[in-house]
Amino acid sequence: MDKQPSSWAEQLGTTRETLIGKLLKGKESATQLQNLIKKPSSSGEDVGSASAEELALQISRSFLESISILSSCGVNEIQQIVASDDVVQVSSGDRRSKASDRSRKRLGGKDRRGCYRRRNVSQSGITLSSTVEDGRAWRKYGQKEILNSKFPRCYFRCTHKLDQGCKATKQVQMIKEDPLTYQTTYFGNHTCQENLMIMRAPQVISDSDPSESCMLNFEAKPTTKQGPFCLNYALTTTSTGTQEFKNETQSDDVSDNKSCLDSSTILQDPITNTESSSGPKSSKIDGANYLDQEVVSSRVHSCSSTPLHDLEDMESFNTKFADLNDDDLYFDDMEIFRVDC
DNA sequence: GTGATTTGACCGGT
DNA sequence: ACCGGTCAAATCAC
Repeated sequence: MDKQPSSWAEQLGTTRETLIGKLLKGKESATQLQNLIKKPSSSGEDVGSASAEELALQISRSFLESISILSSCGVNEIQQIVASDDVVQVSSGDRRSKASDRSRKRLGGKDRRGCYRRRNVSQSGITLSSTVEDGRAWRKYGQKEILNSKFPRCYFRCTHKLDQGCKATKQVQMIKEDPLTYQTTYFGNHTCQENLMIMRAPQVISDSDPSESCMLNFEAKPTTKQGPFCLNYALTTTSTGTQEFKNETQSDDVSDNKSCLDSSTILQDPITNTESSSGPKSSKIDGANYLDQEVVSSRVHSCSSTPLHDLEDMESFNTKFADLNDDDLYFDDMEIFRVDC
């Protein structure tokens, strides 16, 4: 009657290793391709080296297989895989059993262990808007008066939390009545079909093949203007309103950024605040002064938000990918969008 | 009848 | 102990 059999934890570890292996293989192929691009003429020396097309295919395969592995796992399993340290905690006894026993008694036998986890605000996105609507399917599950806030905070989760295990949640709080201003804080990303479709539809980045169902398209098509590689980190445009971003380099105190309220033009981008050299060039629409974008925060968001046009970008991506260690492999708050080449 | 919202209670982190 | 996040029964809307 022990919690989880050790084989379960072992299996997760194996899956994780497989996943990392696939990604590393893709990274290796990318490096090879990079070298090939650097020295396109040195074709004679390639002992068993692949063509650019083959390498690109290998990279593509690596990503697809990784995605496949993640897709075949339940949401909880993915969490365990990407944060395997937790596996130890899960299987190493229950230090909260006293409190839980107490709660079970109160709740007539229902076990709510682990029902509550304090949010990591640094892994969230914050938007300011005149409306609570963002086009996604949300279900309200709570409302609460917040200390030192005039208005209550509303809690929303994805409508498809139950049927598809989508973990996206958001908190909406009115912070100004005139003009009506809501601050929406997003946690996690949608993994449900409906919201992924909605999110994909209005994105700035053009979508050359809507029938493609894969979120990440790493196809190499050297004939295009953008070059063979382009990896976009998502900045999906929805409606109007001001926008502010947060990332882990900023203060966790949301109120720190309230000065944005008085300006309709401030756009703060986590990418430009980090190592990115190119900035969100593609995020402006038709000269609009302000944007309301879905914020996607990621442990790897320092990658360029614009297409990887050249070798420097590719190199940057490569380096960052190489720098990832086990602790950096976070997918929960990461979103990979289509690549159009 | 079904799904969404409201709201008080509960829980864990600080 | 306090506070914010979540749960779930009751209620509402269609």
